[in-house]
Amino acid sequence: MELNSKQVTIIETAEKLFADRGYDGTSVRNIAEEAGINVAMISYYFGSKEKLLEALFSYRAEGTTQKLVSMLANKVLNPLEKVNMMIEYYIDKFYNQTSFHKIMSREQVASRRSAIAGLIQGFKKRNQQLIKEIIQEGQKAGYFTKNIDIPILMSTLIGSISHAVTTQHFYREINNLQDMPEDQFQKMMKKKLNAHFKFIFKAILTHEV
Amino acid sequence: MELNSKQVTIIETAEKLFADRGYDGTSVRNIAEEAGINVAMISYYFGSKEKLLEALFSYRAEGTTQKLVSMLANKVLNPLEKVNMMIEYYIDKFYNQTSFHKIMSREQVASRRSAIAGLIQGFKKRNQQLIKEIIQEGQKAGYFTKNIDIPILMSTLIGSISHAVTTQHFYREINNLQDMPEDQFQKMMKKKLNAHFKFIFKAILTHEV
Amino acid sequence: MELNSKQVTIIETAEKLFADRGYDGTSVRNIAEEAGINVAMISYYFGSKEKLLEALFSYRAEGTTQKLVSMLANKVLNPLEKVNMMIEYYIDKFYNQTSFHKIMSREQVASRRSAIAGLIQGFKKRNQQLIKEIIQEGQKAGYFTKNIDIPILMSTLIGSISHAVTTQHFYREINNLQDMPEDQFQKMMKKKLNAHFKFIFKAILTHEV
Amino acid sequence: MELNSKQVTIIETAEKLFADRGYDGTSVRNIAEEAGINVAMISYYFGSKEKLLEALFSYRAEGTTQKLVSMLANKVLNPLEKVNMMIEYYIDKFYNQTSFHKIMSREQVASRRSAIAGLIQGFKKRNQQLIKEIIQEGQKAGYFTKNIDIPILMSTLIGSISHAVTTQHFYREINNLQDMPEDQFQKMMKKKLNAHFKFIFKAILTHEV
DNA sequence: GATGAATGAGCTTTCATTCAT
DNA sequence: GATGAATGAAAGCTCATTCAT
Repeated sequence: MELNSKQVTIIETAEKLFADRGYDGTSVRNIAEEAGINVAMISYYFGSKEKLLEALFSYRAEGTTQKLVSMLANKVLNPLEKVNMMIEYYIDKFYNQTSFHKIMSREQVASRRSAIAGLIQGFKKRNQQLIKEIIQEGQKAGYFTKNIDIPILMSTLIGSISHAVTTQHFYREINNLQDMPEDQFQKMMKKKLNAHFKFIFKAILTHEV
Repeated sequence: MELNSKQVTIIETAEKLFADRGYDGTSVRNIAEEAGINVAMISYYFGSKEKLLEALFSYRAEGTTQKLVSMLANKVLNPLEKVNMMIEYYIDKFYNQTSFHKIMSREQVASRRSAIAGLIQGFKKRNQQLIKEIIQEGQKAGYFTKNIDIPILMSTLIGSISHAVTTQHFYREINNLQDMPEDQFQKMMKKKLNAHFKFIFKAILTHEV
Repeated sequence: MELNSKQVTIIETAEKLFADRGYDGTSVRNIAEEAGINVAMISYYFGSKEKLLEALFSYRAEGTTQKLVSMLANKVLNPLEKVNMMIEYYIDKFYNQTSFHKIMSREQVASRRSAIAGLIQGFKKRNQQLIKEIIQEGQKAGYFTKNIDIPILMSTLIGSISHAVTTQHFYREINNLQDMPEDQFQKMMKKKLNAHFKFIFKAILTHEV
Repeated sequence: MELNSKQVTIIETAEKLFADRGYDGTSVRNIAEEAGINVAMISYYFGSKEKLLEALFSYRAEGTTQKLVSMLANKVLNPLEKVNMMIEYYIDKFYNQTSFHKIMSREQVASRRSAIAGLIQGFKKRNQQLIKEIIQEGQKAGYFTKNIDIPILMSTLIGSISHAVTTQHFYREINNLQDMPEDQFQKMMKKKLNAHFKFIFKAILTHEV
């Protein structure tokens, strides 16, 4: 789907508001006002509020899978290095697209907007398949142990990052970091989370610490 | 707060609907219809829709902290056994109160309903403090390594379980388990998650696998 | 109608609230809360909200006419003295029963609550008849000029006092009297209004100043 | 504020209903039905029911003050003639805008809708200031006596006319004029009231009859 | 005699969407 | 292609009153 600049503005405004207030907590009027456009434009360009949400998913999901593909096709890295790369990639992705992931983590729970649920499910399935392949590659090559439950492992990665990102303010508060500048805080968190998950994945995949 | 049986019915109906459709996606009329009561009853008993949500939080949160306290006051268990107990406890809690935790994970993201945000934050802070104490106890006794970032560790536990629970249907699908009876599935998942997190926590806390 | 003390409490609370917020702007719950009684009591004692308003009118109107009658039956005073007495009486009445007169001046405008409209109309008719008699007595005795339009004269008295009383705060403000104690202010106003209306009535009735 | 024809329809319908039933006694549905428009239009055009009332005040008040100003700037008339002109003006105004004045006299009593209360108070203050100027002009020129309490004098004019106008039906009944055509009745009343108030004002201002 | 519980009807306002231009 | 005007439907909440006890 080709998007003109006005459509992109709408989508990105919607993303911000959906993340802050939820899909149902955001009205098309809110979006229109924030984006500085006419209310009718949303129906005009996207057909409906729900279709706008779908468009947002397509907009953000596009590229993700292909990046994962190209990254994992790398011939030089060994399986553990690939896994570490994937960890880095996910942490970056969540921090760079916080709003989008807030929406996604909310929407995958709700069973109502089926078109969206289908999109998310398909998206996650594709990505998990890719990751499964690296891990199996590592298992075949003798790097990784057998009996690894990949969905649970991915839940650990994605669920944890998601939780950490969406509750950043809580982390700041509990550690008295309210005044640390956002970029410095993010840099620190990324570093900590990278070390944390690389340690965990190594332990699980190789039974070594 | 003392609740009569009608109030409990309303709260539990609301819990189910809020979990399925989100707070903003659920109308008080939806709740009233589902609960088989008059719409006006919700305002009558709780004052407003938002106060109903608060009542739901009190209703579910009540007892949790005190269970955690009593459980951890145990004098017989060593720190690692206590940590394992806590892991079991959280996994049970999420499976027994799935709806409630879906709501909580959504609501802690949204920044708007401040009364709720405050409740959740306070609740989590109290619980983290308790867990911190066990871990510090283990550190003093020489069981656990130093430099453990407790909020990140708890994000890993809670974020992961939450993610696993809220995306069960996805786990079933990816493993072709759509036909497994719910209780059998749950039993299996609990067992897997227990093993998974006990392994992770042991690795992180003791640097042994 | 015999009223017990609880009924009187309700009526007097209702009077205050009706005066401040209007009949439709006051809910039976407002009254019940303010009076410290159960909501159901209002229907229980008076039948309905509207009947409560009627009861209030009866409660306040009772005695007024008979006071007027007895006052004007006085054999010693001359007609102008009687008129002056009536002026004093009305000014006192408005100041002593401000709330009630606020309600009455509002309700006589509304055409909806017909039972009330009828009560007010009958009440005013009776009183005007009495006043008409004094004035005619004065005319027969040669004290007063002919061609006096009594309803217009009474509108001048009642409309003016009512307006002055209901806009007291405005009078205070325009004259920078916000800090004058209420009783002192009232005393001053009564004196001024008495002089003012006695002057006007004398001018109209006797063509002398 | 520019008003389109639909907005004017809404305002004038609201005026009629507010006058008959009071602000709180009139629902936006009543207005919408009577005006033949959709309920949502009222919020759409005015924002809220209360803002509609404010719009009505602006709509009616607009022009009043400036008419008063221009009228009183007249260089040819002497002060008493100006006062008489003002009396004529007020009587006309009340008869031509009966509904509006019913609402205003009700609303200035209620202390709740503060935006409206402020509008009314400001409006009256401005007008009283203008009248004060003519009277002071007359005093300086030796036409009028000293010690005139202008707010009380204006209460007499406005309170009386207001009372007379809002209780016209009573005047008709008491004088058996129920069958007189409205315009003829009004013409008669205006004439009577003019004579009445010109007489009173002359008496007060000049101490002559 | 008195009242807490309950309710249908109504309130004002906002919703996403459509339509005429 | 773009938009201001308009709307039916639904939102959350309050209303006066009734009823079982």
